[in-house]
This record gives sequence, structure tokens and C-alpha cells, in this order.
Amino acid sequence: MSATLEIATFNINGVKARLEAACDWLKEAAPDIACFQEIKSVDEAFPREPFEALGYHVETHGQKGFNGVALLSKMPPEDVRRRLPGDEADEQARYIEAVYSVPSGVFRVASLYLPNGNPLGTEKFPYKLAWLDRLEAHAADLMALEEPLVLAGDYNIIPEPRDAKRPEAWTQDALFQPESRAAFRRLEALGLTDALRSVTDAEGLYSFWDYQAGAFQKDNGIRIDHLMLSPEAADRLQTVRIDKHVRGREKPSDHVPVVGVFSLES
DNA sequence: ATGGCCCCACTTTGGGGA
Repeated sequence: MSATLEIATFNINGVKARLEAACDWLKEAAPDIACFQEIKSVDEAFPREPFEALGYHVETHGQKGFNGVALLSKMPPEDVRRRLPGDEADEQARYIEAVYSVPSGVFRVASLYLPNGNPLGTEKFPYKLAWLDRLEAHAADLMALEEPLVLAGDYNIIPEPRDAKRPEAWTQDALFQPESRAAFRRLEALGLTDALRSVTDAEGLYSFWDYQAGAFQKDNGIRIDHLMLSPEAADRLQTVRIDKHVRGREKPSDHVPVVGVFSLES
């Protein structure tokens, strides 16, 4: 184990369609922990072998056709939890959490895929807000553990105007609604830190570009994939990297990886 | 963010995404 721990979040938009892209990126970036979203696969059909061949333990929480999250890790996971607490009737596979032992102690890491919430005016938006309420409650419970905690994932929230190339185009979208952004700020009010914003105030840092209308070529992107850190994790954060180049490859996901680099020195 | 896409499923049409 090196003196740093790299934890990444990556919405891969289908593990079968993205097997080569995901493996190529893992080979070059070699994160210690990769949080995947939108695996779009049931657990039994998840192609574990190519990832295990790269040295990763694989834990999945999938469903048929859409959604689904996974945790890939070089060290074995402990205490794996699936499903976000707070609604036993919620069947959508959007949350998996595990604890990892590292030389400095432990890191608790979650891969989460927040509901999109579009279109407004349907039941999808209240579902998003209810999911955010449940996430806030669970995050509060986890914060009380006073551990290094990384809530990594596709939040489907544009936190601020500087997180979009064209913020005016998103005013009627669930990703940029005041209620969505207020919920994100409530997570921050719990003491969670938006990792990227703790290292830079720069605009033009995006994690998603639509497949349509040449959005990537125009750099018409948004920042919706986030690493939210407990104080114990934020204290160890060295830098945050967005692997934008993978969006320009063959058969890419519409998202790119966001990587946090943490110090393991005591 | 619409002119232009992409993935998935009991596939050839519709649901879902952002």
C-alpha cells in the first residue's frame, strides 16, 4: 500500500456496454477504491472476472435494466451494506456502503446514485427529494461515528451556477432546482465537505456531458458527480482530479471519473 | 437541454436517462 489512498466515483452508464472503457480506465488510474453507478445489471450477471483480474474485490447492488451501484476495491470490504435506510418499500438499487481497513485505520465509503428527478411535475421529483431526506438522515448517523467517510456518487445535483457551462439552460431541470440544491447544502451543513470545492474555486470543472448536440465538443457540461467527505476524511484530502480525457474515447460513458487522493500518513 | 444520443429489455419500440 502506498502512502495515499485514491477513491473514485464513476457513473459508467452500463457495465456491459462499458466493460472495456471501465477496465482501461482502472488499469491506467489504478484507484484503490472505485465507486460505480448505473451498472444496469443484476448482481448475478455482473462481469466480475475482468475486474477481479485487475486485482479488485467486487461488491454490487444491482437490478434489472437500470440503476445499480458497485464498489470495487483493492482491499477486501468489511461490513457491506446495501440499500439506503428509511424506506423498506423502495426497490431501486441506488446505494452500497462498505468499510475498508487502511494503514491509518478505516475508511467508510459509499457508492450512491441519486434519483434524477425529471421531469418536474411528476412523482419522480418528490422521490428525489425524499431520497435526499433519507440520505441526510443516514449521513447524520454516519457522521456520529467520527470516521473518515466518503459519500461518493452521482448526486444528480448541480450545486451552483459555476458548476454548469450554461446554468440558464437548467433552471427548469430537477438537477438545478432550489429544493435539490438546498438539500445538497444541508449535507454540507452536517459537516460534509464537497471535496472538489475544498481544493479549487475554478469554474468549468464538469463531470457529465450529454451525448446529444455535441455537448462534449462544446464543453457544455455540468458537475453532478461528487465526493462528500466527513471532517476526518477532509483532513486527509490531498487533491481531487477529474479524468476528463476518458469522455473523448471510443464508446464512452456520458460521465467521467472524479478521484480523491487521501493521505494515509498519521 | 435539444438539431444532433445512448443503453436496456421477454428488443425492432418504448422506458429511462440528464
